[in-house]
Amino acid sequence: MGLAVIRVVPRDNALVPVGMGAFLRVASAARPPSNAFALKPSLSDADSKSLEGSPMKSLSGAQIRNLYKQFFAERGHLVFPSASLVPRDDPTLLWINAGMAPLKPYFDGREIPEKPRIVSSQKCIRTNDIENVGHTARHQTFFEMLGNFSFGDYFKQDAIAWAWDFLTRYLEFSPERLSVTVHVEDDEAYELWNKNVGLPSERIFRGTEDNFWEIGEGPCGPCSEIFYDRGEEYGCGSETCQPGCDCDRFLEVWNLVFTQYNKEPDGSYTPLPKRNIDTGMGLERVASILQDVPNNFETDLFRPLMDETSRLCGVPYPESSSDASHHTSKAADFKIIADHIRTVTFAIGDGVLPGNEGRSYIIRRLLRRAVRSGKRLGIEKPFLHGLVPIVDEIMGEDYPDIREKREFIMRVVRLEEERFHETLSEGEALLMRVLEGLTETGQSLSGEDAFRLYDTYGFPIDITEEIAAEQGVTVDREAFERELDAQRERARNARQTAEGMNALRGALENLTTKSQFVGYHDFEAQSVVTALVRDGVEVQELKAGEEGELLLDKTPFYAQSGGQIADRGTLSGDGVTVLVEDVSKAPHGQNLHHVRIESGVLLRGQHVLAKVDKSLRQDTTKNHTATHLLHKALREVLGTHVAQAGSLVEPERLRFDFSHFGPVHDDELREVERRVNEAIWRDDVVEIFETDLDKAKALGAMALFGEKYGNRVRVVKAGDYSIELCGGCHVTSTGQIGMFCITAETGIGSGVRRIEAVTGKGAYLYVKEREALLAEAASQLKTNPAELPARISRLQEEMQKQRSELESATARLHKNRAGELVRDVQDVGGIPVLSASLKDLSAPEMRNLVDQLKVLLPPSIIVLASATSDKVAWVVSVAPELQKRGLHAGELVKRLAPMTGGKGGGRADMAQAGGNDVGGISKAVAEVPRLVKEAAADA
RNA sequence: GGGGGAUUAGCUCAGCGGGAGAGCACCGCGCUGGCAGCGCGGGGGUCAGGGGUUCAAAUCCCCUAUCCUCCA
Repeated sequence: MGLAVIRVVPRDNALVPVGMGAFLRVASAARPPSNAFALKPSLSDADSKSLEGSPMKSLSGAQIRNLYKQFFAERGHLVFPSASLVPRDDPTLLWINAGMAPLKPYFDGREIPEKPRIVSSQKCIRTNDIENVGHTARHQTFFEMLGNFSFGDYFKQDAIAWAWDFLTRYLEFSPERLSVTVHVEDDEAYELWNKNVGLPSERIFRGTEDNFWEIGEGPCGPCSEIFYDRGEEYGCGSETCQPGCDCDRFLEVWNLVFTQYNKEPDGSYTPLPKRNIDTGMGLERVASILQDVPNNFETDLFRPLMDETSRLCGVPYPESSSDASHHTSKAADFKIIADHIRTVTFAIGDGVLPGNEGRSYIIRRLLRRAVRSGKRLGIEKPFLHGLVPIVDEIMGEDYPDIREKREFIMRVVRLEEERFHETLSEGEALLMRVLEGLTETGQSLSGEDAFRLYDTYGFPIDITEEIAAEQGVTVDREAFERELDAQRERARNARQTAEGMNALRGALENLTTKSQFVGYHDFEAQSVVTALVRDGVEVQELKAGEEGELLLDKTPFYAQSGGQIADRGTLSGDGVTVLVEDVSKAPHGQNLHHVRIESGVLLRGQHVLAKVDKSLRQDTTKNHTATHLLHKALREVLGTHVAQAGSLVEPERLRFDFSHFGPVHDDELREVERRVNEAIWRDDVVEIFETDLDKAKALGAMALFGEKYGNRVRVVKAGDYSIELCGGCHVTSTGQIGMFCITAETGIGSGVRRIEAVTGKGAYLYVKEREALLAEAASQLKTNPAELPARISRLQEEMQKQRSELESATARLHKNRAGELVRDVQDVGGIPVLSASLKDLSAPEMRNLVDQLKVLLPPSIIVLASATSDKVAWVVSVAPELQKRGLHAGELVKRLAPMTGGKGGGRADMAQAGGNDVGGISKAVAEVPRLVKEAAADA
């Protein structure tokens, strides 16, 4: 235990701020007092700890998480709940991979945050270094990032002071063990660490690329990393070992990014008018230090998972040692399982189901890797689903999504585990078949074959090698890797890279005048034009024919949001008419009207009558309320795993995307449709009110993942049936929707289904159209719609009967005809040859006839030609006995077909051909004996 | 987002340009003391759907749907 020995200086507890008391009461009230860890950094506590020889207090992961949030909440930060792992409105990201990722709109100026200071504990997924997981102390695919953020508010000084304060006095890190890096040119940060904090200069290192944070164009800046020295025994022993070294000695616990520049397209850096702070601290790392364990996996955030795995496989977790081989032993499999099940649990909790593309595929792959680790530990049956409740016990308190969906997540994991076991046994059978051929010749398994097994059948390469080795066969691993690389290259080339953020600037960002939305109740308003923008520049007027954007002091126009599309309508005023074509949200939240001036000139400050197209709006509200009813009905019928994955509400129709495995069956679809219509028939009152988020959640309101809500939320409640948070426009009672019809159900990606539906007038038109179709079909069959199914079955029966009658009739006919044809057999040099020209027989019919003839004739050659109005068909048969004499049906037909303008071919015993020159048949048929004679002579 | 594959009888699958097949299951007849009993006969198919190429498509090409699988 090097830590205890090196410990130098006791903490000065007198420095603990006075405000701590109030904060601590909050913190401890949030957690049961029976908790083993004391939050309070009191003197006595510290002393008792120090007597035990630990320099710090030991805190659970949950305690660190909450302590961090509370610390910054006390310093004016808004506590931001962890966003969904699935990025919202950000196609450049596969997963939320950093604490700042969900806040990108605030960083680039698209949106203005409610408060300029934010603190969060953000769940993140990173799979770039997936191969390292389990083999190092700290690589993980799922982790929690603690971060504090400033948007144009505090900057370096506070960020650095608070970071130091939190680490040394709240987490009680020994200051002697901390060192930092700053950017070579960032003297400001250096001074702050050196002078304000008092960090000696030998523990401030200056770096270059590692200390500058940028992604392509956009906001960027220098950063300062804080390292914790775990002691020499964790080090690589190298003389140059210092913060930033790859080994485990100096652990980077916190990165403070000072966003102060904007990288321009030409590569230059210009200072940002609003500077930001973006910090990130890895929760698991900090926990490993505080809990004095050698790697992240032995903290309380993972350990119960590994203990349960150990119980299941009956293998003890190899207790850690400083021996580097620890990471390559069985311990790695325990760690892989613990890591991957956390990722999978949280991802499924956020609506990502295992599948074959995108995020879904990553989840599938992680799950399979975990299954294989389990196999290496001797677990042969599905077990991962049993770890889900443990993930919930560890983190469900702070991440309610996984607690609520626990049963569902277990079900999904279990199904996927079972499916993989199936894949494995199928692949094994396939591999054995391939190997059979190889063991005899002593060849090795080609890389192509190994890759095919891997790529097409999902059979892991290491298992292929293992089984092949058992059969004494080696695998061409090099060729396999080449194939894999080629595949990677293909995928990479297909990917269009669009990363980074773009700092949005211009007139829109400076539009701060308020605008009131009155459209929930009014379709019209007397308004004043408060701002005009053309081509991103504020202007005083817009003339006829021009397009631009404008703000109104109050507006009845709804801006596109929450799936509901924007209103359209007009503005009219003194000599001016304006078309409102679209409405969006400006950075400061006002409704921004995209307009075209129809006639006249629109001036800033002008009074206008703003008028929404009422008919379109009313159709839209019907579809919107119906969308809520549909959401609820889907959850009732299919299960609560159904989560909205997208929504479009237009006047004409609605579209609703949601997570669900597999197609929705017809009967389920009918049930969903019926339940929505029942809600319409009940004519429930739709209540809309504002309340605070907690109250709304207590009422059971559905909120969307990744959606940001302020403290005041708007609740839309349709009777006792549906209750959702929503800012959209709705009918006042469900009866107004009139009718609800589902028009389509399709899949739009793995685990995501789409339902399209119509209501009101749209539903009426839809039903009428269907009705007309039915009437048309009925009239064609000379019946009425009610009798249609019976009529169709009768027709089918009749057809079946006629078909078999026809068959037996033609069979009789063939028999007769065969009897007649037999008489035409000629003897060609001792070979019986029958060649005949027929009429209106199809190829299958002629084959049938040939079969009849073969029964009646001795081994012979049969050549039949048939003429239809414009085509010729040939069938040639050669008895097996005659094939030995060099006669070949395929060759024969190749000679004959050209004489009727066609071609053909086939096997030695049976061949077919076609043609289009009906006139040539008789001559060709007459040629048969000569051709046979020739062929027989050649042989 | 980009690849590789699958879809054929109730089930498991073969066939991969030229007569739609096997095993199991099912029905009938006969044999048979047990193990998945045996033999003979039979019914059952829009070869996923749609378009194309070809004299000819289950088979080759394109599109759609569903599923499996790999890569980012």
